[in-house]
Amino acid sequence: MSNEPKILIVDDERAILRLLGSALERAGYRTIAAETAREALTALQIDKPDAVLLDLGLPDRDGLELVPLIKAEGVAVIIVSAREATEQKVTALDLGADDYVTKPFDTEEVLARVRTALRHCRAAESEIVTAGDVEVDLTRRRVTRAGDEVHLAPKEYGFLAELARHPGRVITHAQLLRAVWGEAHVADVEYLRVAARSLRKKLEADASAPSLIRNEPGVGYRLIAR
Amino acid sequence: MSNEPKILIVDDERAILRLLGSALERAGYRTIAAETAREALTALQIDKPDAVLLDLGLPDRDGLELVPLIKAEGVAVIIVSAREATEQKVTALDLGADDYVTKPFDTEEVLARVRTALRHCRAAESEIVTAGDVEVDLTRRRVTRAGDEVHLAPKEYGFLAELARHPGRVITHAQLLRAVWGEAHVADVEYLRVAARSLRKKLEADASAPSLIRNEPGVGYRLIAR
DNA sequence: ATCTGGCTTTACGGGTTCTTTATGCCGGAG
DNA sequence: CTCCGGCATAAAGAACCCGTAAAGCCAGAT
Repeated sequence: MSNEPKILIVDDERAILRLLGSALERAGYRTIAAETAREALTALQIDKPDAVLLDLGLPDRDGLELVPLIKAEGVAVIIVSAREATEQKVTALDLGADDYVTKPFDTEEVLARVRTALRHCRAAESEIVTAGDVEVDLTRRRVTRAGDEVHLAPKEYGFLAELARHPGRVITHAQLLRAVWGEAHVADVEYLRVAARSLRKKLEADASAPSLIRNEPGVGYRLIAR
Repeated sequence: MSNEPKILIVDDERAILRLLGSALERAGYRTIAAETAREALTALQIDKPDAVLLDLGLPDRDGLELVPLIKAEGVAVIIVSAREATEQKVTALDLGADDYVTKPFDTEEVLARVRTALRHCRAAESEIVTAGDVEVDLTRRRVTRAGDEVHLAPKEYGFLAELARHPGRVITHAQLLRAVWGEAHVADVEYLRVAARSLRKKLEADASAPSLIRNEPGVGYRLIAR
């Protein structure tokens, strides 16, 4: 299993996909390509890239709309667009984009800006998160409690992993649901309760005192760091 | 004392210092100017800016040499240079610069990039606002008083967080209501009183002297920065 | 075909939080 | 002095949210 950063390239021109893709792979990154906004969103959910190179002129939606959605996942966004109007740059950056490069671009410069963006949004948190006697290994998708491996169902693991990715921070209901169940279920808060319950059953020693997965009423859940 | 971000502008051309300085100040920042690398370094130590706009062509030293020194302080660096060679950009970015803009530049774009850079370098630390013995961690959504965690209901936290986002400044009734209760309740000032009361109950030691959340009659509330 | 584990969906009791309304205090205006 | 606006306080019912339980459903395994 590789640990190289994964880059999602979104552009409707195949030539650009190829150009950027090969340059990035030569530089040691893994890459995913998407030609439409729809493709980009599913790739975002499934492949969990570390950064996105985003063209604004997509066939189905304006790339700008994607920026907040991508940033909500904590992923770096670099706009690569032919639009060079200042207003475009300003709105893109203010929507949360991490950088803005205009076409035609210099490949080496884009690579340097990718490095910078990855540095900024370093998801470089240690791959293994510890909380009490529970350890979550985010790369191997394994969970142990007091050293013994615990088997988790897909949604259970998704729930826990999403919390473990930002230990101690509150993850909102919507964030969890979007990450684990998908955009279609962002409102189904009940799922979270069920998942939390089964997780606590498996991971918490004392059923009466929730020491691992804590509830933030009306907002979301969070993992107790120590 | 103001809490607006402080920007250090380093350039040997007075015209540019003036241009950027006035633009930034119009945008609400505080600015410091430096014409040489030496001046820049002392300003860095004394004024503790939040970001540096750095020209590379300085009379005494090459601006590139300054980049690592500035980044060592955890301060954002945006290069603003006439050198547009790709190699320059790559080395600057790889030395740790957060962005690179070529002259002639568009002022609005530079402002947007300043905002982005500030966002990046602030995101690294978890943003904690202190007021007396109360600490508000805006990224983790946690509040402590004298080190002990205090649990806050959603509206309570929203109220406090809105104040903490601009410590010391008066937040109007309408602003608070819009931010926490939503557009539909911008007129329900009563809610604020109730929320303020329960917050004071939880956070203030002396019930008779409101030392944390102060009322600005007829206008709004503000957090005493301390 | 049957079983089983996992996911979805619905329901309910108990606790917390929000909203709403009423009351008293204070200071400035009339 | 009295009135009035703006405020803090208080309390109570409504609304909301949570954990828990359980039943139905689906798909893959047996």
